[in-house]
Amino acid sequence: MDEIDFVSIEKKWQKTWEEKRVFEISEDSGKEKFYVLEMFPYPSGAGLHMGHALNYTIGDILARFKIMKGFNVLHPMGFDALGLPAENAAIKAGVDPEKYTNDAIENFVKQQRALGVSYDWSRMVNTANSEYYKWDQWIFLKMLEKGLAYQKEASVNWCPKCDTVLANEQVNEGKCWRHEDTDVEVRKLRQWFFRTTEYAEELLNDLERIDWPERTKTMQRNWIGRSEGTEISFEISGGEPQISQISTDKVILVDAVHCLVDEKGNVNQELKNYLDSLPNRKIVLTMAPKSKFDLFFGKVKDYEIFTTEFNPKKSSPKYYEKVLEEFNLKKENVVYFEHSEDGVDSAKSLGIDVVPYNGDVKKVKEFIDSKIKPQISANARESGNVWKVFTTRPDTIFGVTFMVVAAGHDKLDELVTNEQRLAVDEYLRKMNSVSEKDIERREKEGVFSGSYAVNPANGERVPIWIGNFVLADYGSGMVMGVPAHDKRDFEFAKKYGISVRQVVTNKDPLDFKNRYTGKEAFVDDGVLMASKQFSGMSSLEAKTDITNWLAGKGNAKRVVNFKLRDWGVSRQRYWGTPIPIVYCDGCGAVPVPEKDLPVVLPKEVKFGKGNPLETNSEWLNCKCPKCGGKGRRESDTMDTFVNSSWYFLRYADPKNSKKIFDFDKVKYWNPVDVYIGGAEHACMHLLYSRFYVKFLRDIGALDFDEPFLKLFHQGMLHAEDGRKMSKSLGNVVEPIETMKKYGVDATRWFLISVASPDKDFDWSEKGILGATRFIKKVFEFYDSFVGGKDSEELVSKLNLCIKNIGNYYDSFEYRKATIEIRELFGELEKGCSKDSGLKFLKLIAPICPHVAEELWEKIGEKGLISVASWPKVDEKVIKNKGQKISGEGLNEKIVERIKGILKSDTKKVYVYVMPFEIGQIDKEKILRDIRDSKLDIREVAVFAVNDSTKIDPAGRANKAKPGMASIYLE
RNA sequence: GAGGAGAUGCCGGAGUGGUCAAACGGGGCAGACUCAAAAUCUGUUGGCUUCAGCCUACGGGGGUUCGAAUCCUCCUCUCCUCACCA
Repeated sequence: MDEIDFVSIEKKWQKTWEEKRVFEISEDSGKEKFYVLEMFPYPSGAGLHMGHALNYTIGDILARFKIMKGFNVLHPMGFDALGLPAENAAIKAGVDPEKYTNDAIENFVKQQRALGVSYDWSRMVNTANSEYYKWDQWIFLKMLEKGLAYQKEASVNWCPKCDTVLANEQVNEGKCWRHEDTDVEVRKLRQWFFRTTEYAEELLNDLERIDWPERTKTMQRNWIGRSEGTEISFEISGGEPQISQISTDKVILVDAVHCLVDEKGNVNQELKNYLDSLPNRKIVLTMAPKSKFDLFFGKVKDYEIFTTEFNPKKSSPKYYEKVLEEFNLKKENVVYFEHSEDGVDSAKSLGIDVVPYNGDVKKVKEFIDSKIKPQISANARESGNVWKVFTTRPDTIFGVTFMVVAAGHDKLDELVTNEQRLAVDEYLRKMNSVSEKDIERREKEGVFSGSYAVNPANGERVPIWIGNFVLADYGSGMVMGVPAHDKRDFEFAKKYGISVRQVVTNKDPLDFKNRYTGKEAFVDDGVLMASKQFSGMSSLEAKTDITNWLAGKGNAKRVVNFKLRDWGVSRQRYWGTPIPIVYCDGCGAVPVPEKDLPVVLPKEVKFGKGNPLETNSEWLNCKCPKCGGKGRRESDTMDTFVNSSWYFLRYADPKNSKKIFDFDKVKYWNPVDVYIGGAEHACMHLLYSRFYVKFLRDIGALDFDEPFLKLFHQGMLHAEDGRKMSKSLGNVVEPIETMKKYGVDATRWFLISVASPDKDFDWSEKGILGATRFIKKVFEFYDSFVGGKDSEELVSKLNLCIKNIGNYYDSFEYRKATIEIRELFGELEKGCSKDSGLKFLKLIAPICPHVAEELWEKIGEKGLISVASWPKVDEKVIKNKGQKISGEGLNEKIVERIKGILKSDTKKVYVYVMPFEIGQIDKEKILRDIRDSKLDIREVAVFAVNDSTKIDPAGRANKAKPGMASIYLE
């Protein structure tokens, strides 16, 4: 058998499709549209990699299938051509970025064409073309008009040697990627932002309406990060630190249970009243039976009761040590309450304060009062300086022992007192180095600001710290520290010796596992304690009640916060869309009028020091559009994600020079029905595009809410060794090579037949050989094709396949399609009619378009299979493989099987069948038939497997299957 | 830490209550062709076997059911994403 010349077959059909403009389409109101889109690539000099090939193949199969199903299919391709690599190539090799980009695009197109993808090339979009980015600028102006584009100071990575801003990817361990000896600095620059937060709520809610992978939607939800909580106002009072509140941390260790409750169960009311009167936190640690304490305290409210097992040998020093250790208590924080002599001695030997109890409550009071300093009620100065704080746990407000403000907060200086100035400055210097910022899981650090805040719930003054774990741009940039009930606060408080006050206890006091131990924060919801009138309330209730209570005093309100930040679009880079703004001394930042768009990137620029736009005075200097005076262009360009946020709209009308696009054309084609691309864009491109569409809708350019109705992520393709394909590992497989060696269709077949296309998989040389083998087999079969007759099985199988494979193509279950195609081909090989042969070709055409065309022609068909219609399913001829065997057949089968296993001494036969089959069984007939061969069979008993009265000595009933009775002989 | 996805025979990977010892591919083994190999084709590929069936199997334990790879429950392990968001 001669080698099949796949290369010339491919060329032949690619040329035909191009010449006949098979895939160039236009609006047709009589046809239902379908818009298939693959993410457009960044045209890198390296050309197509296998991941691209997979991406395009997945889209192409769907597009081709939809064409055959009679849809008017829009399947375009373009290039995300602005971006860093072109600029870097320019810096490194002195290549003109535009030339670099155009060469790369040319190479890409060549390779994409070679893959046989059904793109409408007449609609190609290139974002580096000023005819495209003109409309980026137009959108920018519209946003500006609506107040959705604005300027503010923001931090950037700055390399002093490059004299430019670096992208995050260009900073390695705090050093510049090009100057490894240079520390990158954090600088504040005035930058442009898009107000994505304006749409936060809608971006979140509309996720429910689109058919996207759940994990991607979850990622966006987390990214948007909506949380409901309370904003609480804290008054600031600077100046002198007052007596700290730390000493209320004392734990009263009660061992003498009968001090509290006597033998008869009478509560020592005097002592109880006293303990109840103690301020704030009161913890009673007991080693006595819980029941006695319940009597004493009634319901657990302001007390945290640590109970340990009753232990007769408890008075030994060792035992106390163990107890202290178990509850993570320091002996200096414990006041011990005891009556027995050895208990007192043991405690004293450990250096614990002991209250010897002999029935005199007065003495106890005096002693405890001397050890526990009463809470100093802070008299907040009416300074009028109020800071707001966001919290999702207003129920813990009584547990606030400090505040933390972000190191990068704008108004930080207002809090820093003269005494603390030096310490704070030193701390901030440390924080500002990027290397500090980059360290993973860096420790919580902070410094006291010198100021205090007044807790509106209890009037307490608490110190305000400056900390690195608080984000300046989330909430208000300040948090209330509740160390007992927040992990971070706890860590911070422990590090700096700030007091910890428990205000929430577990619901079940006997739950030893899940409660506040003092070793770590107790972050679960529970029951409030030491929280004034809210003590005893559940966290859930308290969240509402405390918020309402504070709101009533004008100190709080319910708010919703988002993690989502506004999108900073300024890039101090050359190869991007220029921001259409001119700065004028008199008029400030003036937008370039629409009629003057596009602001085109200058061609002649000098790379080397910083952003080349900044040193290009010819381009930079211009007239102020407002006053006509001296103006200076904005030298920052836009983030490249701006370009990709709306390109899918431009495909509908790619050459329009008057408008961003014709609204009616966009209305016809959009939204995108199926969008295919990598999962790595979940939170950037896919979110920005949704934002853009919502904005364009609001200015009347669109009439839909979401850009991509359905989203599909292809899996990652690894090298044969299971590792990532990379040049340095030398394991890269180039699609262009593979296509040459095995043919395009085999490559396409392989890519989608190894695994479900949404799963990761490894390249396999054996695998592609298998694909090639199959395609050759198909080719050879048709090569000598003479129509024959269809078997009943074939007709059934063929129609089932038409139905199933169609569904598979629709739902990206391509791997299953290849499996059924192989099975069907196995049937076909046994002989088939010409009609069936043609239908089979149609089934494989979306995956293997070149071979399908070639064989279609060879077999004598006119026209192109690419635009032929998908075969109709004849449901009637599909034999149901689950079809029930008729009563007749069932009985015969049973007889046959009984005969097969009959023994010479068999007297009785038990037959077990499925419950729904029992009615079809003819007992008499079975008996008659087996008697023919063996006369002394006396009885045949038939049971349904679920019959509870059945006789089944050998447990055979559970072996029965539909159509397959189980038999037991006796 | 939070969220998501998984665990099937030598391997990749179907299978979501009964015709499942488990599709399809790869690999292995045997045979055909050949001087021989590659390619191709045929058969076979859990164990025991009187080819009827029995036993052991779909990460591990427990459960539901006449019946579980498939449903419930607990456990173990793997992968991915975001991570100091108050």
